[in-house]
Amino acid sequence: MTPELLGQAVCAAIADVVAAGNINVPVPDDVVIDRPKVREHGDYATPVALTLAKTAGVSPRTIAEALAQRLRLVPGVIEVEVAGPGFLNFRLSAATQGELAGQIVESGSRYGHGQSLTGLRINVEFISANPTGPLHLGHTRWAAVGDAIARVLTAAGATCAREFYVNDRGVQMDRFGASVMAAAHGKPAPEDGYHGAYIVDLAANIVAEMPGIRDVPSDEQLIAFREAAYERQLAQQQRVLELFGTHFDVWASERALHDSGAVPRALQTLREQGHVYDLDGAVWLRTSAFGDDKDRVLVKANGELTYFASDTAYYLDKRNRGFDRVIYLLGADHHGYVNRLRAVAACAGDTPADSVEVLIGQLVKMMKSGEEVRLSKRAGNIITLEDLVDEVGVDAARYSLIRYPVDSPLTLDLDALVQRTNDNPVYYVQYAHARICSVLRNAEGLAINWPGQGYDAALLTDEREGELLRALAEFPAVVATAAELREPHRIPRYLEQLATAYHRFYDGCRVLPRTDEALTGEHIARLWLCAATRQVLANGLELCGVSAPERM
RNA sequence: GCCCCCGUAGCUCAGGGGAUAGAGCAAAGGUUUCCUAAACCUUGUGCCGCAGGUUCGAAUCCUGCCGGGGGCACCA
Repeated sequence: MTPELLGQAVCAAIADVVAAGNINVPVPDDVVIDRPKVREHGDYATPVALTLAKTAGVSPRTIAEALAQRLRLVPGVIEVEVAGPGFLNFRLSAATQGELAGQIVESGSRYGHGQSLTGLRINVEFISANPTGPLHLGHTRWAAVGDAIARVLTAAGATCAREFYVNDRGVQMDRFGASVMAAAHGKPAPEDGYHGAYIVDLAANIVAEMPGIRDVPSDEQLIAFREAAYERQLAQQQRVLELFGTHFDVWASERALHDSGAVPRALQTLREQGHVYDLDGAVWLRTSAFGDDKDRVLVKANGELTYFASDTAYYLDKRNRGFDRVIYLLGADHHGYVNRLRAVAACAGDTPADSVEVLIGQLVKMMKSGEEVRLSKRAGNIITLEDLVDEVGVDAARYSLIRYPVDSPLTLDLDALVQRTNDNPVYYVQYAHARICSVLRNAEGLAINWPGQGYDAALLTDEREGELLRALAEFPAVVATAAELREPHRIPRYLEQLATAYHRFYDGCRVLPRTDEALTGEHIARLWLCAATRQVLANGLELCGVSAPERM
């Protein structure tokens, strides 16, 4: 029995009590089922009686007693206790808790996946860096977290697209081109240009591949350098992200948005909605009518389209492509955009609360040897995604970026991330997985065909087996909550608890028969438990985009 | 000035209204004749920033203040 099923049993009991006329309350669809911290409070507990007491006008303990009487009859429930002010504490039989291990092994990689977001089409946009340089640490946080969010949403049943918006149009691109061109001629970058060492490398690479480029007239040459540099820089970002395990379904180009006429079409749509007006020669969107501080300019007085105009067109483009909900993941330095993005949706006739979501991520710092790392090998004064991966590897980088809620600033301690100790959670979790794989390999070596033998869950009576089973049972709820709240950090946190439960089990419960021992049903049951745990660790790591090694 | 985020053990941080607030690190000690010791066990630590409020119940929700970080554009 899982906590979900127990919750249903509690609801059914409430319905019974109400039907019997003992109390009069609306019957809830689901109830809170806790795993008590204190062992004396049972395997599971619920405070429903306390919540119901007020509307029922009956004391919590009276309600709890009435419920307990019925719940004691539920198969698998061996004890129901009314405790404290009116908590219901449950104890379940080993057999009923243990069924789960078999179900997990059967479900395989699907275990933990649910239907809570089925039918929802979600667009997750993240990173969206200018193609004018390497991806830095802030981008890297989103590369890990954004991808994990998409994975978790998908696991909850949503249809989810990962999207990267390429700002390949505008002044920054020209400055970028000018900087590379200057470097190609051995000159320093312009004052407002780009400076890192990568600019010089890029210039050298372009000159090598396009020998005549420095001879064309300077205005054409500027464009040629800009385009060549753009192409290479974008390819570099794409390559690095693939290496990092973050795959984008769509690379949306700002230029393409303009070239396709989507921007003027968007302006037209917004005009039809009645929120566009002209003032001082510029064209404005009345975002202030929907919570923005001030109205925003779409077309400048000189006729140029603003970046904001592209943004609005891009939003409409996503909606036209059939997404119910668009999620933006932005750095804290962009939090001022939240209201205007919501206002854009409102101006377009949507309900922002339903169609737009903006997640704001705080900044990331790296520490090494007790000092903040500020200099990059590649990019001068910014730290890049590749710098981090060079230092700690993809798994440790992704895991540690996902492990913390995004709304708190994050400091990565590189010294800890390369350690192979408990101080480094990614190894702790991966080690649990590898350890199980080793046990399963040994079982095979001993020719123990556990999947072919009857699995008797009732044999899993050790306290540590119960704890492990209850940890396994939590996984689907953890995934659903992570998806609902867009909080993927819940996955690693959970995996660490699960790994602890496994290590304790392993420490106290011998899985394989010793050399002089005969194979028993207990060994078989424990192998099923190991296999189930391995599956959940693997499924959880998969949601993080972190590998589940079979050996370490 | 206005807006967003944070404030929990010596350090780094979890804790989406429930019982006695938790992990890791750091400190000290212990566990392996056979499944991976990258593990496990034991020992100590708290005005949950402050003050009010809502609630049967608040670290959690609301308001105000204090402290720290970030942001305000016909820039991109």
